[in-house]
Amino acid sequence: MLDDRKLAVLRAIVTDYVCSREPVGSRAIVEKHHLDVSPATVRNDMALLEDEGYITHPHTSAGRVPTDKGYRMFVDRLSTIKPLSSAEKRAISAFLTGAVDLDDVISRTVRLLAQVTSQVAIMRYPSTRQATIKRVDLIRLHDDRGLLVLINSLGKVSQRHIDLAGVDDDGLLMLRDRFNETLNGASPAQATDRLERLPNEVSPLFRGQATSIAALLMAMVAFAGSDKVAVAGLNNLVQFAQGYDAAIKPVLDTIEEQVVLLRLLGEVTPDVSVRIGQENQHSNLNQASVVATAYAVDDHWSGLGVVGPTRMDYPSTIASVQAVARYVSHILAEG
Amino acid sequence: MLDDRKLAVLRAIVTDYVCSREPVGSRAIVEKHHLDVSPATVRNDMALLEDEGYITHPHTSAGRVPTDKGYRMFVDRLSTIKPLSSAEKRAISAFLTGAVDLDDVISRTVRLLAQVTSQVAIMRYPSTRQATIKRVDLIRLHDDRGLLVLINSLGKVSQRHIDLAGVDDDGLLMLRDRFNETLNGASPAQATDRLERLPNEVSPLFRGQATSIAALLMAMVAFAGSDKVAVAGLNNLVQFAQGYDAAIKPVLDTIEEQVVLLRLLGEVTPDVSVRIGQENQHSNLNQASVVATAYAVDDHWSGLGVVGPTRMDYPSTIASVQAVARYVSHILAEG
DNA sequence: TCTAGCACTCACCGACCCAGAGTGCCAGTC
DNA sequence: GACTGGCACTCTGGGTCGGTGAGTGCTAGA
Repeated sequence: MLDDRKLAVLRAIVTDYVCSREPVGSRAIVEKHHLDVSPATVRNDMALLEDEGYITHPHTSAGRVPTDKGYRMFVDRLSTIKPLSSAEKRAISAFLTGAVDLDDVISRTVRLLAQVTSQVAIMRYPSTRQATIKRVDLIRLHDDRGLLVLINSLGKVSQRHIDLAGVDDDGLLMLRDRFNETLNGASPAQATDRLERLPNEVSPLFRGQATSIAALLMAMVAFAGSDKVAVAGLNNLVQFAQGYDAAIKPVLDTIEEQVVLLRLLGEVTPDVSVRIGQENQHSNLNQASVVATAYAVDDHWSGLGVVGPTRMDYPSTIASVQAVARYVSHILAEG
Repeated sequence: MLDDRKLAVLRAIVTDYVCSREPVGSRAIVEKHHLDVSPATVRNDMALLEDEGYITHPHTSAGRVPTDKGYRMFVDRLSTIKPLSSAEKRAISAFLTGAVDLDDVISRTVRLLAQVTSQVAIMRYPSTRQATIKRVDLIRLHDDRGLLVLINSLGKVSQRHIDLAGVDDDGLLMLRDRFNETLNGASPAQATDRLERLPNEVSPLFRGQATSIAALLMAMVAFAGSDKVAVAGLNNLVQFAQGYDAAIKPVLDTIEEQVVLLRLLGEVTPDVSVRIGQENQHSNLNQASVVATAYAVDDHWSGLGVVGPTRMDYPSTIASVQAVARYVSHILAEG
């Protein structure tokens, strides 16, 4: 039904439209893409492509524009992923290896991705579900104000303010050591289990404090830490709008809310996934495309990707997202 | 030179323009603001206000629009800060008291401020220059990969990845205890001083590691932690543009860069400062106004505020910024 | 000092036309 | 049967042209 030439025409329409942002006509196609046929033939092909729903035209006398289905076909069958230049690879690698801790890796990654794709980059923090507990610390900051700190095997540090009224310094040390003994090396499930029993095993003098600390720790352990999304490259949204700023509002709303992004980045796999326009469940993103993939943190995966206009350069974007995900997995693996 | 009526005219122009977003004419002023004079009289006043540079008009037959100088006069002499309603106060207080740690306080504050002002809110992280060191921790995550953690009296936790090759568990404990003894309670200046001497005082076996740890800690201490800005409410930028999206590009660029925001928020005092349009040194913000103030963290100050169009509701915005700064200072003081 | 009146200016809006780009279709050719 | 050249058609975008209305500046008079 769709012979090679028709597919070539579709490919030409997508690539030309992506770079010119203007509906593309039959003559432009034969001229730029060296199809050895006449514009009339291309027109016939285009009429058929339109019947099939791959392209459309904004008005009678305009050229053709790809539909979501057209982009989908392009991504699935017509494009080849552009490998990154070695200069780009070096830049990525150099930029990421300078990171000093987990937060810094993430912040650098997302900025990098925004820059290389010229789009809005998003990255979910790694989940700590697989991580084991490495250290619990209990610190008096100021009179009765204390800080409870939890460090896990991923190097993620979380903390909570805590009230230390009625606990002297010896008690503090005792509680700290007790919690450390109990939790060292524990998985989240084990930790919850042990934390439930622990308060009953300490001296009644400190039972109240131990209970509240245990409750806080359970909350910290349960909170996987991955419900946070780093975002960069929002200034690239302006090119998205292209003089029509109603389009950027829903995207900005979505980014501000985070919860949609979390779900989006929670569904990724190590393959690069591309969601085009209406394929996005969330209606705010119906004018946008999301290219995402997973990066590895120890034995676990988390998501990263970009959000841009459906009219985006898919081959380059896919290549960049993939490359950045690989590099960041690598960096996280070797520390 | 500017009698009471002329000032009233200016006030009327500013308030009407802020809410209608359209140039305001002489008749509208006399009707809405009950000045007991004729439109012609107001026109004479407007001509004078224009000579003095307080207002301008986009074209001959249009109404008047305030200039930056006009807004400045309005803010300095013509407006009274609207107190917040008690419902607003309760909402602010309730939202902030739920925070679990320092990061959470900041993230909640900035989201809150964006919401109550319907503008882009920015907040600089507290400086840790005044904080003393509470704890140093050294943890083995995985083979030779380690984590160095520093906790200060503000409850701020910073961490760095570190290579632990050649250090056994006993050595790790020894180093940790040694660093803790040396640094406990130290101010940044003291810490740097002591860290320079420490490597020479440990066993030669661990001198190499001690040196690199000391170097890392010095960097962490020197890094005041305040060179980070939290941002929220970017979706409010759309109303900023108001159909003219070239205006939001420079603002987005500035926010993405952070460095300008840092300087901006580094200059604030406990009084609310208002920078209107051209008064902002940075040319990207020449179309914007920045309302900012300082919030207190222990004995130190850091900045917070909003960025919006010069055409903003200054009295409400100033009141909100001030109120939020007070509440967050309060929350941070009592923990 | 204020006001009423009047002429003037200019953006905005709709109507109109034109040029140009692009299409769809059809008859003819290979 | 597939392709092509030609042609009529459609529609956008830009430009021109008045009319309208809001708003002004100025002047003479209260």
